[in-house]
Amino acid sequence: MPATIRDVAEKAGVSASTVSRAFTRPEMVDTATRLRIIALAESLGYEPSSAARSLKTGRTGALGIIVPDLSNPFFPDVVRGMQHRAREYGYPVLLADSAEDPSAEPALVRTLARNVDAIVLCSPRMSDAELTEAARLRPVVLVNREAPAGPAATVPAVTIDNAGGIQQAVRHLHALGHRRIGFVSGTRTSRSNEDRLVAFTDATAAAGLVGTVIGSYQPTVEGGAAAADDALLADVTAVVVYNDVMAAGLIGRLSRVGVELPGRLSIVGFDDISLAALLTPALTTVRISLELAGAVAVDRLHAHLTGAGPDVARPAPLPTELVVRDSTAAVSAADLRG
Amino acid sequence: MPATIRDVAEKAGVSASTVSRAFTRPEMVDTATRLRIIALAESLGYEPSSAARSLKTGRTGALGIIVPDLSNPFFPDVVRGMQHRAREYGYPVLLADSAEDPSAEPALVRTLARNVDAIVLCSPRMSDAELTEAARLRPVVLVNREAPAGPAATVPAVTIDNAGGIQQAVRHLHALGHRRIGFVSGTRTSRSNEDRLVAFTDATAAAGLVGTVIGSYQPTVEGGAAAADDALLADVTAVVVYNDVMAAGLIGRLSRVGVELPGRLSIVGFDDISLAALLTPALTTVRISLELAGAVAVDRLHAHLTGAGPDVARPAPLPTELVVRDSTAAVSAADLRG
DNA sequence: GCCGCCGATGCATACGTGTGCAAGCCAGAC
DNA sequence: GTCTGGCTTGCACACGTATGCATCGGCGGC
Repeated sequence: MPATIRDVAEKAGVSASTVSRAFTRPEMVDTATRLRIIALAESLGYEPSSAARSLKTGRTGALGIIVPDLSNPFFPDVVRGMQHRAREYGYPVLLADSAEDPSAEPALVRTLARNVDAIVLCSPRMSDAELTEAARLRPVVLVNREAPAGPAATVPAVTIDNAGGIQQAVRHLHALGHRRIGFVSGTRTSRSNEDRLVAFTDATAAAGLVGTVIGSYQPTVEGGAAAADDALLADVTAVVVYNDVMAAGLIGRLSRVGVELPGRLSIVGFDDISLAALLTPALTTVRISLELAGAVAVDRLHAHLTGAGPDVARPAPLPTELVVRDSTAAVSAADLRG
Repeated sequence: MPATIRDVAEKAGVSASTVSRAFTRPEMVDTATRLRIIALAESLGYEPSSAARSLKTGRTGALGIIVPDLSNPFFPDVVRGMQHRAREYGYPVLLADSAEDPSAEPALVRTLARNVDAIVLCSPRMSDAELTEAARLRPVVLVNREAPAGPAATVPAVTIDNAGGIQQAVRHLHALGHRRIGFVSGTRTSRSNEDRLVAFTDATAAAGLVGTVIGSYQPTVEGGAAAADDALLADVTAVVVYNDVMAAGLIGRLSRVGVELPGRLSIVGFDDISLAALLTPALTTVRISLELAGAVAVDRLHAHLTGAGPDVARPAPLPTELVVRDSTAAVSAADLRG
């Protein structure tokens, strides 16, 4: 029913090969005939069959992304950024959600690999070994996870300037007069948590502040709520929280029990998920453009697939930006004296 | 490099046709040989080429979904539910985000249609005419939008029991002693807004309450914030808000200006997006299982594609459930007297 | 004027699968 | 014994495209 390459060829008085080349090897065909062909194709509503093309070339022309959990507001933004950039390049996007099940991820990779040319792995929970295995299957770009440290392991990654973001947060609190600051830590096995924690320790030390690490908790709303008591008992006037989801849990718990915010405790989050601005008080946080991360991941895959670009394994991390809202305030006079 | 159907056939001592049928027409091939074939295929790591299969059959074996904006927490949940159910059936899922641009949707449909067998349109902004056009291209199921009213228009839809949800909300407020209740309306052109509004009017009237429609506003955080003043000036002690996103904006604005919640005003939302539990006060709202909506949409498409099922155009709407949190309270004594 | 080269095009084939048709085989009925 | 019919399998071909190779025409250099 739909027009084929032969229909166009016949109408144009050329062979099917020429029509094919007019689209895939434009420089090989005479400009006049090429223009005639594409005009004719347009009028016939011809579009190349991706199935036939895939069969012949072995490529699908599509990209895939695997995320742990779409319910976590972190990931939809990445997917969104990826999808928009992919559309610019003409790649369809296949999506898979692993439901936070690390054991499901390798299977998803294998399934997805058969339908896409390259894969974005967003915060993958799988092991380093499974990761390199996945990268052997298809070109892979990581988002929000470092590449495995092994020798042959050069899985490219889109990273975030965690240190820079933490520095801005600490500097902001310092400027507001806070001198004893806590860091509410997520899971200690998480690489980005460690990055932020180390940056926090360094930044507070460099500024001559007292930096206290509080706990480690699950990087969830519940984990943040669980940190509330420890945060109050720690001798601090402000905390930097590993991420916004935890910060939301922390704020929720504190305000429910009547703790005055930000008077009693200033709070800074990380990620600037859409929820951050809607909390009460609205969360001061470090913004990272998750959409940009998704878009950059597509750029790198596209460069890899087309053979263009230097394909450096570790380019500059994505910049961060402190967004000041209502959850941080100048330290109170009482606290200043204490 | 990957094993083909011929490799399996040769090893098994049968023809390629038999191997093909062993997978797609199991009842046509002798049980013993079929078992031998699938065991052999397993050991060879053979998996049928979806490209070749698509080329031959015209089907892709994949499903697509188009959403207006992944940043709106409503949609990731639908996508998630769809993705999980689709995986059970073995369908890959292609995702497209229209960035709230109604004019982009038809183009996305056309692009997607070439890569999938059927499409889920989630809250599509396109016109009825474009909708029927899309349904002509591929089997379509709507989520959160009614089918066009025309004669030949039988686009199946997964609908939500808006009326039932509103009734529960009004009943809850009534039980708490509220007698003058407002409905903060979204865009009047939205079908689901109208459904909820009408249900609100009916429910309040049936209960002998005073129901007041407040405004209409954009169904966004900003729209909800914009409704704050009107909600305070309206002579009501409680409001039902069109959806949670608006309710979040309303709560944010009210608490920022120091209005006591829920003391001064009880608030009920709709949708139970993940954000709802994290607001201060935590939002009482009508839960609809968005994941279920996505899953049911897949069920219906699968039934349509496999020719099974009665394929009724309008089955029972999805049930709703009131989730009571902290944004509703018994009406105050002062208000009772007034 | 001839040779060789280059740019443009056609021919043929292969990618891996599904499926209509025919053939073979076997059982049961006459 | 023969015929009919069902079950199982093989043969051949087509799906729509990309691409190596051959062809052809034109043009510059000797």
